[in-house]
Amino acid sequence: MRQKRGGRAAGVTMEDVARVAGVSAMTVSRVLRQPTLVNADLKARVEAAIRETGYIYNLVASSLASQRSGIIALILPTVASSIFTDSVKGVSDVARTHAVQMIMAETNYSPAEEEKVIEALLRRRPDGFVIVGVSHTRATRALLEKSGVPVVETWDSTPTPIDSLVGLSNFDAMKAMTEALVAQGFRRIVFVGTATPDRRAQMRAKGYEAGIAEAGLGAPLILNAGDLTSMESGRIVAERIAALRPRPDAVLCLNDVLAAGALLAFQRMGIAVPADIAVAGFGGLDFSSHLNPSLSTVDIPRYEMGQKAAEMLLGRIAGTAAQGGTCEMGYRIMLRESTGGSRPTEAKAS
Amino acid sequence: MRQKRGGRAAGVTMEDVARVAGVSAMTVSRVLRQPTLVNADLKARVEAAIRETGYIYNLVASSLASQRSGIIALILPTVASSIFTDSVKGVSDVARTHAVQMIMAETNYSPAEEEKVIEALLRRRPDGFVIVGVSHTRATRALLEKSGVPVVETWDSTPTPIDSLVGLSNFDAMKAMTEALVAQGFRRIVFVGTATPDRRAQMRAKGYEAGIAEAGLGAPLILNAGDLTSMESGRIVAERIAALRPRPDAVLCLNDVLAAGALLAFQRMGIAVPADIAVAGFGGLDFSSHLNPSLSTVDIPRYEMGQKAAEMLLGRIAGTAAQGGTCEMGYRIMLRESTGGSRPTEAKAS
DNA sequence: CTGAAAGCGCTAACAA
DNA sequence: TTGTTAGCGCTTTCAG
Repeated sequence: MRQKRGGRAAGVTMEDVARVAGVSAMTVSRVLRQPTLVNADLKARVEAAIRETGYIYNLVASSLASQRSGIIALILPTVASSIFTDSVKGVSDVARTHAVQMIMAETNYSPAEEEKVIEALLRRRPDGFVIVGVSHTRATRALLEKSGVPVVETWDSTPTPIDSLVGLSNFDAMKAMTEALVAQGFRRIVFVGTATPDRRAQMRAKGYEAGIAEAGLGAPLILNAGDLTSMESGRIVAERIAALRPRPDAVLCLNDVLAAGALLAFQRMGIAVPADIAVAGFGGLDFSSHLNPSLSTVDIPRYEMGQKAAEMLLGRIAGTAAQGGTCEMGYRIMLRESTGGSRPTEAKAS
Repeated sequence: MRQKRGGRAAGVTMEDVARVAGVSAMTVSRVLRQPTLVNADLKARVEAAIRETGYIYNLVASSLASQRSGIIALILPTVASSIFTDSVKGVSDVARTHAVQMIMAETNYSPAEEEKVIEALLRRRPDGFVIVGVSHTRATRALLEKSGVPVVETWDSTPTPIDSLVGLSNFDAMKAMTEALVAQGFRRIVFVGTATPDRRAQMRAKGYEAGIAEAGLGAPLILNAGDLTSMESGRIVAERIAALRPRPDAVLCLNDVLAAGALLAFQRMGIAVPADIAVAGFGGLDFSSHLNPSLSTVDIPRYEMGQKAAEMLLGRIAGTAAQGGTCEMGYRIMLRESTGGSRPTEAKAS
């Protein structure tokens, strides 16, 4: 520890290590960052000095000097949702492999909040962004473009990404599930969304509508399950559905959490699933296959999507990938017991 | 944009803003950090200049100069577990309120990995750590102590925290649940843990053992549900339990995810819960009350624990809280249908 | 292969 | 209330 001007205390610095090892700070820096360029003897001495002094490399100083923070930012609607945890893990695993740190922030499904969050993160000078969603305010887009920081958008699709895209067609996926339900013989299919829908939710609802329209099943029926996704919201909407006359024969939910809440609520009300009413979800979450009856769902490669997005971003950062890169992820329709599939059926798409 | 030595490009700096506003960089800095100290006229000019130039404050440079990063680090066993998401949100919400950013890292339940992760994070010079768990390598402890960074440990209890503690007695909580099951009349209670238990898991198992011993129920029986916590692990262990003779009359699980997996698996096997076998979990996760039958569990104030930990940490960072602060969180035994409680019963503790 | 000089963009301390 | 000076601890560049 040293004392400098005004009594600021500081820890061991590279300079201190250099002094102990009898070399210059530059050599210490090289040992840490490009060890092959340094003579083996010196390297050993430096490493000993590092151990001896308990030196801890200062990435703040490094970031400032090198103009690279070694941080990638991940922007998502909410951290408290099981829907995104796997994607977070995908990003995080790739980041760790490349000795990059990930910093996360949530937007609460609000583009305005997203704008604030991105501006706040930009102050940390991240080397890149992974952003869930493709719907942003004009200002967000301008901010990102002006900053020149690579961006990978994901979990949605668009022909005009800010930079690069790891896409998922929520429309196609939900339409495919709707068609699968129609093929199973369901005719009065109700869709359950949320009161404050984001673009991904809207695209799913539209996919449902398109599926219904193409099947010539008359007017689509969409209910909202309250502000946020939770089993409780699913339960409440199930009660409303149970009261509908004539009663729908199938319930298609925006996601698995709502679907599970609805499924369990129907059972509790004495309404048999799928005999009285079928239920299907979206997301392919872990628990869906364990429920009784097992829940039909659209399986999304959540982990792989995070992984792919991070890899693409690192490529952009390294300069090995060009701007405009796009990669579309697929989905799988999993027909299980909750829609009357006697045995688990699978159909692959995209 | 400017060009300097060697052709490095850089963005708009505080200096640039100062020039446009006709003030010194220090004034710009003050407008941003202590606006009340600046004359209203100048402030307005500076703010206009910031907008005009599109200036984005550089927290990297700020951190280096001020020796405060404005980052708190959160260390947890895994990010992909529903058990911790609420605690993460608690920390994150408090952090945001105080204009601090949170950075997260996972240890995969390994103290050795924790050591690496903490060392890596220390390079970012976080202002403090929130760490899930109180079991660390000697080196980790030394590292943290030497660094002088405030630390709040949580989700476990110890008389000797590194710095401060937001405690939870896993032992007491699981013992209380065991006693509750005994009081309900169960006599052959099996405990389900995981193969790679951390200290929290061990303390829960010990709590179970103590409860069994005090009730004079003979030898405790502990099964391991595989490496990691998942519904699938719960399902598999349920099959083993179903084959035990004489069959246990209750299954107490390390957490709600295992318990849910077991409960659903029993049902699928045609074993009635709780008529044939009771099931209880730990954690008080959202879904537990929605299952049929609803799952008895030990409710833990997960969000509040994160919140409290973050608040305590910020107090330590600000210097308003003393080292050694401790706060013990309680738990609630929730007896629900899965253990035969006809209607939801609650008992409060700690 | 190694080192010296000159910053990176900001803030603490001091002066005016 | 505002400005000046001297760093924060590292890396880039360039010379040797």
